Amino acid sequence: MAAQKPSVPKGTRDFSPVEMVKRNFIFDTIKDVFKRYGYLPIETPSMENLSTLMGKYGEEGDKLLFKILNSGDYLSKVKSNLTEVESSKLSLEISEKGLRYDLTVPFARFVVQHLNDITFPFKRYQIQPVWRADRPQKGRYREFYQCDVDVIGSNSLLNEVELVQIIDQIFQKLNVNSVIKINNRKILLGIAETIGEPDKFIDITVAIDKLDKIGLEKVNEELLSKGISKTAIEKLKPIFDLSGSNFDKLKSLKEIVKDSETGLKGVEEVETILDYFEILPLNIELELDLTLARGLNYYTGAIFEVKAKDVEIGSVCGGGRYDDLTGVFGLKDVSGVGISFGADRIYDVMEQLNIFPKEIVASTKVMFVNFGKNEEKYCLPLLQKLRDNGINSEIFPESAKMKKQMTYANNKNIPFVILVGANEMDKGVLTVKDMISGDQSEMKFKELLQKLS
RNA sequence: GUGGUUGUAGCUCAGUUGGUUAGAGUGCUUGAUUGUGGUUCAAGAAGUCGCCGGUUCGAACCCGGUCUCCCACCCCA
Repeated sequence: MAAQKPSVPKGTRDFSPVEMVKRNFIFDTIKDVFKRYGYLPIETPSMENLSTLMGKYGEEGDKLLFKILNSGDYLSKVKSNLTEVESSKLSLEISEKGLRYDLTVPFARFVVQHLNDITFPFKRYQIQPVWRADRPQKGRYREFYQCDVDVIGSNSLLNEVELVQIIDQIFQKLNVNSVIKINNRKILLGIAETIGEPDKFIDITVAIDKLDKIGLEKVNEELLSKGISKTAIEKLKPIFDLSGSNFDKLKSLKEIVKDSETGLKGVEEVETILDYFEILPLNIELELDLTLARGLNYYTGAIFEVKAKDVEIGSVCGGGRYDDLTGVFGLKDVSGVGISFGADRIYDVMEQLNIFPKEIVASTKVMFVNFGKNEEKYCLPLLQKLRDNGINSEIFPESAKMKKQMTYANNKNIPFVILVGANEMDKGVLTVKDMISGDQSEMKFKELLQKLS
């Protein structure tokens, strides 16, 4: 049999031990902060029924769902004429499951399905991979991890405030220089109403979302092509010109959307949230950005996005409030708010800036060199004691050449190597070599324990 | 989904207008050094030139297709 070239599917990756240590550093940091704020973990299956997923992410999102072919003779149940049917229709007949696209929709499903076991407000976190049939590029993968925190069953803006604090904490701990952008869908809706194009709300948000990327002129072109009137576009202009502090912007906004009840409500919400941070100082900048829109169309209130400074990559965290995500699953009037950290992008940012703490890569603290069977037996109980004292340690599994054993320790960044041969066994001491300085000295086991703890 | 780009040793990359046996650095193995790694020196192993087909006496090189990587758009973490 011809050897087949090993490979993984497009947009997926293997992770080496070094990469995993770094990834886990991110996951652990995020998880710790989530827990600190009283969130508990859940997990949901990798695959969901297509009926759960379809239609939740807009037309674009539906196309990006990975669908799973039904088992067995899946073609036998197809009712359509195979030579005529469109592939989009056929896919629904031969596939009834799909890989999850995000963690928010499965969470909404979870809440409704387990209503009896849940007390509201329900605070959960969830760190799992999601899949999107997107074409890969910088910072974009087909399989990637999201780290979600959501509260469901509480309208209080205190939840939004808490999420901002969580973002602040996490990026501070990871030492990633970033800026939190906040906006509110109600403000955007209010603006659409004010300029007399409430039906074009989605087109307007999508277009102005691109403002900082393609510029005012191109945005206006796009708006025009979507059928938005010239006078409406003209009215939009002062909104983009807003400047000054967050509170300055809010003041001007109030004037602009004064005839829209929804718009005013949105302004008030943002104001309330920002007010809290007068007494709760943040490490990271929090900026009201009216061009922030977010594509996912289930958001209804506050929306958030975090961008890393110093690195050209999409957002590293995003989220917002959704008033009726559980509605489609039969639970009305339950509002939730949540955010999602993109662990893979955070990794890319940290890797590019080279800001992973050096010490996380060195996992093993101590290695015993293996000189043979007798020495092994002498070392194993000592090794056990080190481990009982919480010191990561190992013994080289065979009595290979010293050079090989030392190279192994060196490549694994093990800071201490212990040599116990006939000499040491006679004297009842250990030769401890510091791999960084190159110094070595004899000491008793007790002294070693002290040195390491 | 649209457009562009890339693929040669484990890794990073050379490879002339198509012409004998495809190279370098690094890593790996071995030795100099039988109880000492990270420096040095010497030797060695390692490649279906992404894959399939075509043109040619002859293809890593030219042509077609396909896969992959990366980039932009779309969209998003």
